[in-house]
Amino acid sequence: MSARSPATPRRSGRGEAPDSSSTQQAHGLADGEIAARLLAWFDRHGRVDLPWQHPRTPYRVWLSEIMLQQTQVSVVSGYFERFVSALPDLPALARASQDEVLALWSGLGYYARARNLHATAKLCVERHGGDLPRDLDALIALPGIGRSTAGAILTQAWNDRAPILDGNVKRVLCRLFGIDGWPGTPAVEKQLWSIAASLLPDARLADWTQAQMDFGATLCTRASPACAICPLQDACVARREGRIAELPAAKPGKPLPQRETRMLIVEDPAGRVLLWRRPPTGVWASLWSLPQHESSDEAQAWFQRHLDGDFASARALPALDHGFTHFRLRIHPRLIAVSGPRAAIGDNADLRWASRAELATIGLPAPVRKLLQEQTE
DNA sequence: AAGGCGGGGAT
DNA sequence: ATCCCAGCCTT
Repeated sequence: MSARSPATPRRSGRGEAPDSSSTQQAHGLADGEIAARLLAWFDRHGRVDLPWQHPRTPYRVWLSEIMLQQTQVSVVSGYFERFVSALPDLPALARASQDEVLALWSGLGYYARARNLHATAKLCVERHGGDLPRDLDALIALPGIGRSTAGAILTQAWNDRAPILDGNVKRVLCRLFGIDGWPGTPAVEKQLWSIAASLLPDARLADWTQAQMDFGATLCTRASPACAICPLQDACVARREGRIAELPAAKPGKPLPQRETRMLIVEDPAGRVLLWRRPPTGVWASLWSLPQHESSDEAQAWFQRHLDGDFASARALPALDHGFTHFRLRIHPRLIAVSGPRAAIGDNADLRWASRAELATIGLPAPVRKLLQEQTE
């Protein structure tokens, strides 16, 4: 095996990222605490029965990592089993014809991955005695292996210490540290790499890599993260600032017109919610909805005109996106409790209180219903 | 810095 | 329909 010294922790604690110190402090946890919590979570909820984990050899780790580039676990599993049955080790892959390799890959997409896989197997036979090199730069020098895949191989195959930065890690770090900007830009990516390096624990590196991916894939998911049961909820900047829906920032594209609005969830002591009837024209015409305003100032003025309570006590909830055919609407909801209704509301045909049970029978816009349901949970 | 590469899952 | 996925390589 060509190689370098195994698994000696280079340094403990602080990362190698002078330019990201400000964001690294934002989460408010001590060094090592994030990894400790995620590893504890992994011990209870991590995925431990994936096909490439039994047995976990360098060849199987490498093959799985290549197949998993831009491809979900549920899709890869079947292909992986078929592939390793036909070509059970690296020399067998090196000996195979390109046609056979491509046939085993057929349907997986991104066929350059298969050609590079085959080329790398041959190179490993030539250069590295038929094994994958246990060295970051030597791995990256092989076709189809970038920095993240190299890190995943080193950690999973040998428990060596190296960071990864896949889609899961990017999403988790952007939320946890409140990082703005599309993660695809070099500047953001550089910052994420430095944070990923700074979070590395000193042991259990294979578990650490798997823990991050499992956490991103099953808990801190793109569309509906399970923040309520997240082991990092108290430290998450996006959670604290109500920006879960906004982070990570989406790839800039041909933008549909984007509109923003604010909605108030006003709750009385009995748990009833204040509804507002929308005008008879325009979107959601005549549907019952939530009090809605263009700006925070407008919302505050409306609140003070209609209700008794402290507007400053309103809590920002995560923004909610809703798509129409011709524009995209981002709703910024706020939750506020009031001591009781003012008499005037009873006389207002466009305002009413509704209990949670009544809501099921009232025509509400889909995002509003979703919002109120989530709020109840 | 941007585009190409594929097919499928989730919403 | 749209976005994204255990990214990497070329231009």
